[in-house]
Amino acid sequence: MTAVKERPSVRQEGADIVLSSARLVLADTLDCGQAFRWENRLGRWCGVAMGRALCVYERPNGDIVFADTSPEIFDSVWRPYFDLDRDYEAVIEAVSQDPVLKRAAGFAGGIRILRQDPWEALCSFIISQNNNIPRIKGIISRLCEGFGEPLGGGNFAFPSAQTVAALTVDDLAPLRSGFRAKYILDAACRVASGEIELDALSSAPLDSARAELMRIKGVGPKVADCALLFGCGRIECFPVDVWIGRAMKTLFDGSLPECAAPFAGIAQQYIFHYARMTKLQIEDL
DNA sequence: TACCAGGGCCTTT
DNA sequence: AAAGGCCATGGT
Repeated sequence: MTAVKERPSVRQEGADIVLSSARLVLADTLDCGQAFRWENRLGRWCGVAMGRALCVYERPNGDIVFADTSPEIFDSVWRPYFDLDRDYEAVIEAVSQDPVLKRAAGFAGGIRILRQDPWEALCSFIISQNNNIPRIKGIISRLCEGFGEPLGGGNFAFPSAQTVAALTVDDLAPLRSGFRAKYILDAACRVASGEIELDALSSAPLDSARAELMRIKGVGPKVADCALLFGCGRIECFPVDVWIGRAMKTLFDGSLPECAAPFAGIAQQYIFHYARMTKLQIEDL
């Protein structure tokens, strides 16, 4: 018996938008360390992105419900944010030429790379350095509640670079971000002044985009690659942290298979998720 | 080159 | 309950 692979479809149901047959697993996508403002509340994922609040959830049949939104907002905000126009079936087919990546995709194939706001991604991954996820979420939450525009319902937008650039290290003290506060301000000043144009980094040569970001104090190769991958749509970026480094060494003897090169960032998420799920086996090797 | 800087979460003791 | 490990980057 062969399953018929249906094409993704979108329809309106009352105030909701419903997505069927898409390769998207919300838990894996929203809680895998690429975004820090999504929270599972009674089975619904609620968060703020691109200046909008959203609750989204999966039905038992796999349909994904974007609650209380319009077709216009879905198309202009959530379709690009969830990277819904990219053919992940084709990505998985391509990376599956490598047997290990094929296995990883089997574990993690519901992950999509979120196309986040570039400033939010940059700022978030500066905060993420030398840090753990619960605390990253806390710092970002305090940043938004303290300085972001209220959106109603207790939700706050991520504060703009201009807003943050006007602050001081003392203003940021309540965030308890430690030594990262000065890095946040340096990034905000360079972005707000136009010295660094984040929008241009989605199409600039990769090396110069990375170099541009690394002019910011507190932005090294890892943070720069995260900002490019998650904020600028550069899916060829492959951020390497300690965990990915270890997994790469164990699984691939250090270098990513060539079939994954055009989608290295997506492959990275598959590998990370796979390594997480099979942690014990990897440590035993 | 090696180490420390904020800090809090996590695992181990 | 307490102690120690961990982390990405810049600075000494």
